[in-house]
Amino acid sequence: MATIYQVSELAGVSLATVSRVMNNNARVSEATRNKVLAAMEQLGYRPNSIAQSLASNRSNSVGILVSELHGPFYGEMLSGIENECRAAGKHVIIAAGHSEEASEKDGIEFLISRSCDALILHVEAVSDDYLIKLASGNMPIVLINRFIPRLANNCISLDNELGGYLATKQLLQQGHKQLAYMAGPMWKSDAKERYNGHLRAMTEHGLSFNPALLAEGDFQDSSGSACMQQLLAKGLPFTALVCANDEMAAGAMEVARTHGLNVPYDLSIVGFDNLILARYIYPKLTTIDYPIGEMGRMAARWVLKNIYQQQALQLKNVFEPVLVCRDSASAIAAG
Amino acid sequence: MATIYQVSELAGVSLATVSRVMNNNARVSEATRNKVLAAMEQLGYRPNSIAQSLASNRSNSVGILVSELHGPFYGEMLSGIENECRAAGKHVIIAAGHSEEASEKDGIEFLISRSCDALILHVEAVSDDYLIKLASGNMPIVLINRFIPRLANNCISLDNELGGYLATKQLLQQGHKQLAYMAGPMWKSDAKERYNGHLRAMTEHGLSFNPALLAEGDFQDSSGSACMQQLLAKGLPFTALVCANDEMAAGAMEVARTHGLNVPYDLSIVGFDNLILARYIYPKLTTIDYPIGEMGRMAARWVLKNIYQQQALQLKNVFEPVLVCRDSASAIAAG
DNA sequence: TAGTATTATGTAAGCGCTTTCATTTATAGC
DNA sequence: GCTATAAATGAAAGCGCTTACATAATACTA
Repeated sequence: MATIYQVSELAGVSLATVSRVMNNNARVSEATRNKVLAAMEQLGYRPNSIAQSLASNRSNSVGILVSELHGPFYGEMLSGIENECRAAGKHVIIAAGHSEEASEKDGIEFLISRSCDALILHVEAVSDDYLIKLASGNMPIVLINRFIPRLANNCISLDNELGGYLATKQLLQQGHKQLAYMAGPMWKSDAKERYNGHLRAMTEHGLSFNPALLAEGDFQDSSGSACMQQLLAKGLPFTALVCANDEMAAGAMEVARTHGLNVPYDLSIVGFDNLILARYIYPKLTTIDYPIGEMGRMAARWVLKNIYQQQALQLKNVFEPVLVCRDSASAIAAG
Repeated sequence: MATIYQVSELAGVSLATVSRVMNNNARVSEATRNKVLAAMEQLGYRPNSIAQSLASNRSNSVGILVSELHGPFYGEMLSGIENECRAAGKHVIIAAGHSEEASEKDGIEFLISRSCDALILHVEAVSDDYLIKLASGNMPIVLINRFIPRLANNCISLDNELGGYLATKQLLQQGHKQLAYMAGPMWKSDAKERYNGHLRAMTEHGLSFNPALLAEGDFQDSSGSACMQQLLAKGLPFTALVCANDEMAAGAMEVARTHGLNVPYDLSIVGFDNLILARYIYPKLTTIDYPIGEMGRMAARWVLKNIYQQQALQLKNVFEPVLVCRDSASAIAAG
């Protein structure tokens, strides 16, 4: 690989000048610039970004920590971030935190040691305090899918409460009166908020929520099945089910089917997230769209604006989910 | 951030000694080592990996290029690679190539400029010649999901032909005699190979393939629908359909349903890839498992063995797909 | 116990860039 | 034509490490 030194020699200028034309951050005469560019071209020169980072203490790369690299959710998010960054000439360095505290911290330290210019974090296991402390250091961070009041400006989050509300309201407007709710793990704030939205919609429609029709799962497909079994076993009537996410909805739907229930005629189901699978399961799932790709882009824009001085960008911290109507929820059957 | 210099000062030793205990690559007396470790601990020292990379020309990180960051396929692959690398203390730097030649080349150059120790590439648009040339340089590469004879040792691939064969054979053994085939884009080697496997199975069972029952799609779900329409429109009878991937199978299944065909009773369908969605669509898809996560791990192991001297590892270059029986294919109805 | 082989540590020269500061060259003003 | 100012370039000191190579300390041999 050619170095800047060889370029400078071939072009007959100093190192500093070559650096200037590369970075375009100081005046260089047109003639010299052309000589340098020609030399670069001729040598197939590519700056060594490691050396650039070391010397400039900037790396033009943003670190991303996600829980997992697989799964529809993170994929969309990463993709959103990467697209936005690449368009701005920034690169991404990705680490996985596996939802474990030690692993998340380790990932963060790795990204820091890699001289990232900023971090976009999707962390679950690490405490608010840790993040607040981290944010007070000199590595800029933006949190995705997590809201910490003291770090409000650094958070890109979804209005989960509204999502829960919308899902429920749709069913109520379709005439359902007996609704069951399948929650995510209540210690997770998003699960709790979605549930709160559900309650608000119920109250608003003058319905009281029957605690016997609440089941708490863990956001996994299998727990959707298990919860559905439980709900069915109680023998209480319900014509609609709102699930705190799509995967549980898929699990629930399968159990419903094996119990001879026809979705949506016997039972309407609405999910949350609008994962790819929502379009594949049968009947297609009515759900709440979680614009995670868009949120990823926004996190990237936050970095571009705040770290890379792209002032013009408009930011938005809280996203509003929207209802996606498909086939799994319908007006209640007459009679 | 503390630097090695501060550590050396606090420990009362030279830079070199600190470096030695960090890298554990030269003898240091037990006493000194402890002093150094204590100093590191006290300062919360973390080596700056950028500086390490620059000085050592090794980065302890492997570069990965995938077509996209989203989608079930790449997620599994990335996850497999990351797990294996992390366990060995290596890190991953990920770039997306978006299946475009310029973008793939750009991604590769970025990874090189980041001083990766090796590259794991999932590239589609770039030519064999480019890769052969790249491989002859001094950046080690391993290709995933692509087989180039001259680079056979650097390729981790799947026996697609066998997969096509197995999918078809399953149907034949279930008594089907009239099979349609929905292919991927034939210019892609995997699409072609899968199709060849199909033909082999047909021949082996003494059946001749009817070209009218072949449709060529583009591996997308929508083209699965379109192809299914075409096949149905011809009015030729067929009781089974083998699809070159799951997404097309999903599209096809949907069209079959709207045409009043009951899968699997009226029509058996088998897919290829065993994506997550295969478990979610209804009926659950019988398909060929593509162990992409495992192949990702293997690519990582290739790097660990060949670049990081972990001699003990066993490598495997070609993976054999296996049939996963679910509900979308069944024995042909009597009569 | 001198002489040699080992082991432990230090010195200093880079790695390929960026960036400050000094210097040279061009442009303008009178 | 001569100074005052601005524009273009160069020289050189790092960035935080690794790694020859040199040196000092210790252990072994006869």
